[in-house]
Amino acid sequence: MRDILSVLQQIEPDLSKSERILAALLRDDAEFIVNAGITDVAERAGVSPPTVTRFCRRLGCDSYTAFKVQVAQVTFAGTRYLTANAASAAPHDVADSLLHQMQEAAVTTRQALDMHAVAQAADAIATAGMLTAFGAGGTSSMISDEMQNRFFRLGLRTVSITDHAMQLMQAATLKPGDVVIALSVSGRNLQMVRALEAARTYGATVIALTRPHRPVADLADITIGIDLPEGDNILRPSSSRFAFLYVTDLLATLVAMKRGDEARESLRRVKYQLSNSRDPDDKEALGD
Amino acid sequence: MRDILSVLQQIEPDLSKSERILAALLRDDAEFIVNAGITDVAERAGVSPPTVTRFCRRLGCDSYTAFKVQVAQVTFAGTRYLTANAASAAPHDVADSLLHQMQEAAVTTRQALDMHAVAQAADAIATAGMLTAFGAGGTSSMISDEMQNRFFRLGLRTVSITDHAMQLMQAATLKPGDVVIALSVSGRNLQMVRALEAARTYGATVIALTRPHRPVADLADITIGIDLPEGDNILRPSSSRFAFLYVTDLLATLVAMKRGDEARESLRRVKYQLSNSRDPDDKEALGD
DNA sequence: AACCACTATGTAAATCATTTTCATTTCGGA
DNA sequence: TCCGAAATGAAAATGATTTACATAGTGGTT
Repeated sequence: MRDILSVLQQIEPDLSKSERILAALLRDDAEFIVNAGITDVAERAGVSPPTVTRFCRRLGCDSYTAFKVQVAQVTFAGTRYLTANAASAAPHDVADSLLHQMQEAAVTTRQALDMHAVAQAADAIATAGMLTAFGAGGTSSMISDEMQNRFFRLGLRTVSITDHAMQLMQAATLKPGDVVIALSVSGRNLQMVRALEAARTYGATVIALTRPHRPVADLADITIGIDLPEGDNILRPSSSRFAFLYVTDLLATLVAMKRGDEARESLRRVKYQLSNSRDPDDKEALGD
Repeated sequence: MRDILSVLQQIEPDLSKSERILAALLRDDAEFIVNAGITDVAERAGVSPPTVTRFCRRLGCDSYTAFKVQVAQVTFAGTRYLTANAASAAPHDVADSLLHQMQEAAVTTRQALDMHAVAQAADAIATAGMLTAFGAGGTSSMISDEMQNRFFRLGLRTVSITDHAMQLMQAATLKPGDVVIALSVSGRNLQMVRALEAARTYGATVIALTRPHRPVADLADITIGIDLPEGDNILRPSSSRFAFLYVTDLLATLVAMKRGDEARESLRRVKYQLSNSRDPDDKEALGD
């Protein structure tokens, strides 16, 4: 994902004095640039219009207009952009930075998504006899549970298993037509690989949401590759959770659409039982 | 969040013939518009430049350039925008639409975020004697568990409780200096309210992530309001999960920064023990 | 310290895109 | 079929951006 502020960061050392002023302006008030002409920008920075044009060229844009468009894209919805590991500790900046990281994770995932594999996976899930989600470790087990939460609502027999021994045992009980969703951020969960091998032995279909070309991916019938660079700030939670959750929602939605009225009826029942329970406050819980 | 394609949708009925052609072009190939001049757009649509200018004005933009900037913002990173409940069932469109919904949820949450409350909450959590997360129902219990997952890594004594009876019992054991994080999408979980009352009785600080001006919010010492409109397509998972997850990450990051070296040491230990276990494949699990 | 060469920057002219003005066309209704 | 209002386009005018060129600045060399 090419974005102009990353470019800026890369070439910043090579910049001249006037260009640095412009760089500072871009960082401090991209909003202003988006709404201003080249003359206004030049004036505010105390440089001449041609200098602004040259600055745009340096950043890889053909014209000032092209530059403005690029800036507009990173200031999406008025959010200030910050590099992923900005040193600033101000809560505002952290909030903006995390937001950006999350959006980048989502967009990157969307762009790299193999829609053919997704469609295949949705088909397999929609017609599964039994649906089993395998996950282990922070992200993977959370997503595994979330898979169960999404698919049981649609009337699918679903279970989430986040324990390696239980995964192996469960795998031994599967039959052709059953589907296993394997979740692994790293793709190198060898104990899970063993369980998946067992599942395949008994004829189950394995769908993997994981990093491509890793043991888990290699073993799957259908692989939906999710490959995000890990941030290098250890204090921040990884944004891969958002990517996995996004794909989960996508699969859930596609399966729900495929199952149509059956899914609707099932969702209605879940809602009905909830509102009939002694928990009048939980009425809105179905939407979640 | 004002966005040009929502505006387009609203005024579409009032549009003239030429303007409709432009509207179609905008929807089909916003990317093109972003990279083209008014002449190119006019030519491609088979209309004259003044018609394009007038079209931009209709959409509330002062000039063609302003229009282009708006378009650039919705085509952020080349993603095709689709209305939240696009009727199309094509997997591609569903994927784009869900992505957009997710981004909108995140941006809306960010914009409405009371950073003062967030900072207060981070302070309270960072210095808590015991940290207890309460959640119940699909989203809330998932986020509750995720809170535990995020904060225990930082060396905080943390537990997630998603059972109403257990919440009440746990509340009875709390002491001043302890912190409860209450998670409720609807804000009307009355059983949770009872547990929170008990927690406050014993001197614990209550932080609520919930809809403002609802029972859960009213009872909290610190309320971080999260208020998203529910989508009207029942087949889609709610995007509020992304909003809650985002705030979770924000709190986790701020607390980690506040605790600094102590958090780093704790994270290092978690990693060390993981890589020392017989699971060589789990080395990357810490990042998650 | 003075000079040279190179780069950076600004001025002014030229170009180009966009907008305005105004004339023409189109369309609905009498 | 004609009228009037709205829509559209042609051409001129405007205004912004870019180019060309001149000047100023900077760093290195003698």
